[in-house]
This record gives sequence, structure tokens and C-alpha cells, in this order.
Amino acid sequence: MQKNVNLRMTRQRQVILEELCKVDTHPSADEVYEMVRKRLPRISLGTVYRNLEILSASGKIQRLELGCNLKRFDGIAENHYHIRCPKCDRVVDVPPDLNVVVNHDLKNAAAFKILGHKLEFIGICPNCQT
Amino acid sequence: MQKNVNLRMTRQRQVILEELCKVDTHPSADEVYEMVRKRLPRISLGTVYRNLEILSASGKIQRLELGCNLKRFDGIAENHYHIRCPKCDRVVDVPPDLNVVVNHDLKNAAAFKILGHKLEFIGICPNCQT
DNA sequence: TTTGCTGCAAATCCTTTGCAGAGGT
DNA sequence: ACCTCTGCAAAGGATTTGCAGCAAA
Repeated sequence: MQKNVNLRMTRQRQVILEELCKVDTHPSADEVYEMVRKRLPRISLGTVYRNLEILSASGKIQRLELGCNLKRFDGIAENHYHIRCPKCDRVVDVPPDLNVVVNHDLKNAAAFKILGHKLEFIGICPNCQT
Repeated sequence: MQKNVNLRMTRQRQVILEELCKVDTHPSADEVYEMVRKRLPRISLGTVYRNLEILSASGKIQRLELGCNLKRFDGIAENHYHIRCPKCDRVVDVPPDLNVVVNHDLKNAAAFKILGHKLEFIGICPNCQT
């Protein structure tokens, strides 16, 4: 990925941004591709990927990546929280004695039937702080 | 994936479970493969994937997948929370007027320098409730 | 003996990348 | 004109799957 020194607002980038702001469906890259293709039939999927990356790096859109790329597995079956270090991607458990309170008032308002929540803290681990 | 009607405790499954419970590093499937291979040199990566799936489906281990498989993009750049429906994988925003309180007391205790958190609610969407 | 499980390899899915030409600024 | 961006296609990495033989129960 190139450094965003001199960003150009190309037609493709413009349309991707417009289409993304039109919807609230949190589309995947492929879904964005399908949306944009209606206006720019010759756009390539690679371009969509590159632009989504650039747009989120420059803060114009948000990239939802709750968690890391790899699925990870935990020998502890009980639900608990994690802290992930964005530098080394290490994941550690949140000490269980710590009281993390998530207010579930939202349960009453959303049309969703809330089953639970996933909470992940992002933090620089001791190793990476130096 | 077969339905878990009659699970057998094979040597491979046993060793995967044992190795996973030994560590607290939240390994990826490939890392589990490397761990297990020391004891079962002929095990295949496919078997590791299948067993991690089966073990987490049967509740013996936990699968960390904060979020969905696909990266998703959001036209709203500001940070906000999401609800995801596990049935249809739809993601919607948490209405911003709802007060979600995450207690950050944990900041003082962990050796991590906490930068923030990611919170995702899991819930059945109106469509999937029928 | 039944049938779930394994190793293997090929397939699949999503994403990234190299390249030569096109197009913003 | 400069240099970023594009389309294309191939490569890449993680995960899944088909199959024939193996092994728990």
C-alpha cells in the first residue's frame, strides 16, 4: 500500500465513497463492488479494495474489524473479555476480577433480540510499549 | 460440517484440546497445528480446522471471532457501536442516543496501555425472529 | 460392524499485488 | 509533465471439502 501523500479524487474513489454513504448496511468489499458497478461497470474489484483501504486510512470511512484477521481459539470456554495489542496482535484475557460493566439498556430499545455482547479492549502490550 | 450427533474422542481431538488448554496465547488454527504436530507429526491442518470447529461448537473451547468473517465498511467515520445478527450476519448501528457505558476501570490494572475498546452486540434481527 | 474421523490434495474464498497504460492535478 | 491510480490477471493466505481408507464405539 502506497503512502497517502497526494490523494487524488478519482471518479472511482468518489463513487465508492458516495455509494457507501448512501447505505447503512455496512457492506463488505464485494458488496461495495456490486453497488459501484452499477454506475461504473468497468471498475475492478482490486480498485474497490484499494480505495476502501485508502478511504478508511484517511478517516473518510470506518472499517469494521472487530477483532483480528485470523480466527483465534481459547481453551477457556467460559465467556470473558480480551485485550488485543494492535502492534503485535497478541491477545490476552482480561483479569476476571476486574469489573467491566456494559449497560444493556439498549436491550429495550432495539428491535433486535439481544443475546449478548462481545467486548474487546485495544491496548499496547508491555512488550510493545518500549 | 457434519452434525455433531455422535462425537468420538479421537487421539487427534484429544491432543488438540490438551494443547489448547495448556496455553493462554489464543493461538490461531495454524499455531494450534504447529503445537499439536510436535506430538502427532502426521496430523493434517484440515483435521485441526475440523476439530477446532467441532470443539467450539460443542462448547469445549471458545472461538474468538469478535465480528464477522468479512471485513465490513461503514460510511460513518465516527466511532459507534454495532449489533450483528448471527443468523443473517446483518450489521446495524446502535442508536446513538442509547447510553452504553463501558467501565474502563481496567485501565489501571492491566499492564497494557488501553487505547480504547470495540463493542459489538449480538442479537437476532427483526427479520430473523420470525 | 457401523459410521464418524483422518490424511491428503484440490478447491474455494477473500484479499493483495505486479504491471503497463490511463488520467488527475 | 508528473506521478498516482486504474483494470487486469495472477498470486497469496486462510479455510473448506471430496474421497478412500482408518479406527472409535
